Amino acid sequence: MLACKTPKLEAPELGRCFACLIRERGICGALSEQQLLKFKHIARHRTYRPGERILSSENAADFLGAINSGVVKVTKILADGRQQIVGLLFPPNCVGHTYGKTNAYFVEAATPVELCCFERGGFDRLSAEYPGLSRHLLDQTLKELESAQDWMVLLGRKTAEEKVASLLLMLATRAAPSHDCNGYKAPRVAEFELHLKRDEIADFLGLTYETVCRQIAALKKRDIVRFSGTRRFSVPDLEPLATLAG
Amino acid sequence: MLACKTPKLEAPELGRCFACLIRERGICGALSEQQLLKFKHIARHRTYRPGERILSSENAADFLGAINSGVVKVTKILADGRQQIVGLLFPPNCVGHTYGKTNAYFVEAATPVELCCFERGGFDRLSAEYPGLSRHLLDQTLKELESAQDWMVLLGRKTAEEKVASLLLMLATRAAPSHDCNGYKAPRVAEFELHLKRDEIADFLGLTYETVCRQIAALKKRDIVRFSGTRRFSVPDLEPLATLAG
DNA sequence: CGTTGGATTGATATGTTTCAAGTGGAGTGG
DNA sequence: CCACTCCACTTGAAACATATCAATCCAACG
Repeated sequence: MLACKTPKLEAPELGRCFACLIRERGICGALSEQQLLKFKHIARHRTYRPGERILSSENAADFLGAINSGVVKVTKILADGRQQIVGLLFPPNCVGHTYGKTNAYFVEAATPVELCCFERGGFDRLSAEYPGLSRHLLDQTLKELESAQDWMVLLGRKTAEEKVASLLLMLATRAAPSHDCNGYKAPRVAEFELHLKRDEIADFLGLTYETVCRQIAALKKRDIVRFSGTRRFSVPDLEPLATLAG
Repeated sequence: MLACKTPKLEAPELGRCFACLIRERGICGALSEQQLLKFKHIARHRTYRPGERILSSENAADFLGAINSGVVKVTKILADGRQQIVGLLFPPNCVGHTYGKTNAYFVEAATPVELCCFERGGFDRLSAEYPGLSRHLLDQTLKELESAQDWMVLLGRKTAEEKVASLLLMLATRAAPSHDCNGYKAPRVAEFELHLKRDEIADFLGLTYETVCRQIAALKKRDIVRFSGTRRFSVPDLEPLATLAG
């Protein structure tokens, strides 16, 4: 992975930033080297194990964290325990925008996760100086909003089969570009990681885990997806999957 | 309405902005009078009738519009015609962030709508000078994202009864503060406007319009809401409604 | 007074959930 | 190396909520 980082002349003080996997694509991409240096001073690296809580409504965020690696899931919960995953975040996106209090929520690591965290006060102070940064954050948030809206269509209007197909399609198509680096294209029929357990998938799709099981089983039987084990799958041909996704 | 605008000393050139209903709360709230003047030069007032298309995926937005009055709905559509309302926008929010092309969408007036529109290029050029503006837009977008996520919980996990109750509750609670002005409190048992037709409500809640009808009828029978006509309602007591909303 | 578009109500069909039982693999300890 | 346990996953049958299909109803309007 590190091997494909573009070597560039950078201030040696940048240290870890120099090797950062999301240096170009993340929020830091909006910064010059001098600016980056200032941010580095308030940055702190954190790691989380799968399932570990990153923040929640009881435990408000005092930091903004850029995801270096791993997958983060955001879950909202109703009073009686029903829950809905309202977002999956991948590198180079950010966690830590504070949410309101309409519903309780929590943010946790779905896989091993590395964050680059900025203490909120310091970040806001610095970002006021660099307009490009909040512009960048705005773009990122708009993209999140758009995915949220697409997911609303899925939740409100798609059938169970379409929901499952959509999820697999989403993972298959979005996993691809994240695995290539500087133009390297992953082979067509790659294996993709299903980062979630069956009940998490259910919470993402607004179904029960039994229904998820049955739908996955049906897709396997029709050879539209192939599973090795329970969490890795490949897609022989994207087209029929895309058709089913609606 | 105009009567409750706080009179303030402002540059006379501001003209329409002087009387703008969302001057304080909208994006212009982030601007000084001098800055506002520059924006006024590229601003254009537009009005739309109920049902009129404001923009869509075929007809990409070349402007950003702050909603002065009225309600705007954003709808996404699947290839086979199923549709889902993914957002209702009220003053002083903005329309015109371009969306991607995952799903076709359109944005239209749900009621008579007034927009204050900024041609995109000019707006971006000016906003680069005023960092407060994209910060403001970011905050607004984060709020939209949060409502979208709350709606995902509703779509994915709530029952038909809870969905309808949630919508009525949302309109009742969010309509209240928008009707008072400078601290004036609306009377406790006010009438609220249901800006949408039954089938639009259905598209908003991920139901069929028959189901919406039945659920509304059930709420009426239990005297949890009272309808006058088909589009106006009052809530004798918010508590039972809130309980049903889940 | 007929027409029209939205809203309502009823009967039936169906997809998904619920409840319940069973499988299979990974890890553990004898 | 083999039971044993645990946890995630799978599968089946029955129950249920919502969708679908089909009549009306009703108010607005020309």
